[in-house]
Amino acid sequence: MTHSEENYIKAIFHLANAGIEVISTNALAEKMETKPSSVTDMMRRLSEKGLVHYKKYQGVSLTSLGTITALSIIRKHRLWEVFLVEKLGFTWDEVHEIAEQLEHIKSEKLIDKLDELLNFPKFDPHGDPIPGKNGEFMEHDNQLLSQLPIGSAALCVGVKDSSAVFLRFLDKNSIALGNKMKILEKEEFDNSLRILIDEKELHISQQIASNLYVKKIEL
Amino acid sequence: MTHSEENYIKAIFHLANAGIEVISTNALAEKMETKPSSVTDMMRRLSEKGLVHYKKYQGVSLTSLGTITALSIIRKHRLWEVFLVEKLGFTWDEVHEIAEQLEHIKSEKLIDKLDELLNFPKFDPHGDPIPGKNGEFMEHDNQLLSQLPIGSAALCVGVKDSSAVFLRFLDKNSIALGNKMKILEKEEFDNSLRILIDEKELHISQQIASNLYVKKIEL
DNA sequence: ACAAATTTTTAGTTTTGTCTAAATATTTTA
DNA sequence: TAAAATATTTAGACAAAACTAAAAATTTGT
Ligand SMILES: [Mn+2]
Ligand SMILES: [Mn+2]
Ligand SMILES: [Mn+2]
Ligand SMILES: [Mn+2]
Repeated sequence: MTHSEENYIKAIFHLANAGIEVISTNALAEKMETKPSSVTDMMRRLSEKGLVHYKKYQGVSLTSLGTITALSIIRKHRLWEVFLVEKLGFTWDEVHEIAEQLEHIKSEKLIDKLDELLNFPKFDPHGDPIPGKNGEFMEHDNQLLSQLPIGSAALCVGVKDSSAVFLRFLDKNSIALGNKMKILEKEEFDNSLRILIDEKELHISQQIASNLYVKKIEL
Repeated sequence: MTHSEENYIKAIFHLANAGIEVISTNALAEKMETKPSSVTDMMRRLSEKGLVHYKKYQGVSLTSLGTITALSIIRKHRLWEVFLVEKLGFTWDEVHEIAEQLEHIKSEKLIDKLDELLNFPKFDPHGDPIPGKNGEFMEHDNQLLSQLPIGSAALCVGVKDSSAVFLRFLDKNSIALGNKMKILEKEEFDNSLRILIDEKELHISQQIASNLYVKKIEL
């Protein structure tokens, strides 16, 4: 498999996982930052290799082989991200780009050893689950902070948007994974929240709140 | 720069470093396991990018930009090899192939952090020097075991041939970098050697002896 | 020095992955 | 339900990196 093919497979997986049931040529083209005609071409090729189900005008989906492939690439991506943060001291907003390159390195043994070096982590620096060696993939059933009722307490466990801009915004406001937070007030007008995070009070917009995954805790 | 371009640059560097003064299209084709016509094509491209000096029928050589590029790739290759052995527990015969992939990862910061994690190693697992961040490259002036006179003692510091077959042969015979060896006898007929290595006596062929770099020591 | 052998380059193809422009198919809307 | 809008595919081109076959240049051998 070429890098490009791997990137398409990964993109299809991510779109499907984001709940989009029928993945259109245009949607995939946008995700891949390429033209629809290029996508059509690639879908034909991936279909011939048995990685996707593709019928003209009908959208595309991964075969089981395609899914296994996607999971293996995502596993590599996320393990490398952990490595970069844990072992090399990168910040969580710096690792994605480099992992995009490292995820294409071919060596089963390498990734197994890396997994071991990192002590078999279950989540990457952004709180995303790391698929297992045999494709076990545990979808997290986390809620978004924006969905919690007023008064509830929760642990911050992940980010939905993991763009560098958003991550640096979180850093600036001392919001990190593992933080305990409590919703004090919700502004009706714009759905912004007043929250208590690690003893400090903070006002955050709806847009922020709907990009933070949390896990409810009892008081 | 593409992977392929980087591989050509590296190959030219290695040929030049092996003492070949005029690097022919054929020599490069053989090293790259490709056809001479492909080499001609690539030389034109690299020449346009200012990485090599190339005139039709005249052979090729690296420009100073080309040399800097080559050293940076070799630095990455060798640092990754150290990482694979020191941090992931790979054996020295397994790392080259993976490093061939890793050497193309683009991130200055990554390689600096890796260097730091590894404690700024000066040599890779095969005893080859690691170029510095700013292209400092210390050629080692080591002799080959086959060149030493009878009776001399030396430290094994590197391998000339670093193919997996040769490395595994060395493992099998407990020859490792750092070993102290002494030449007991040289067979006139085939130039094979009887040596003392870490208290044990061993008989090795001329072919082996001429692929081991040593550093003479006084008794 | 000139023919033969060898090396190198050129010309023309292939594959991958991209693009634009044009043609079709599908979906929306009135 | 037919026209308009939108989505998708097809057709044709291009660049990178490879190949084969043929032409041209260089080197070697007598
Ligand atoms: Mn990422
Ligand atoms: Mn991540
Ligand atoms: Mn190597
Ligand atoms: Mn090496």
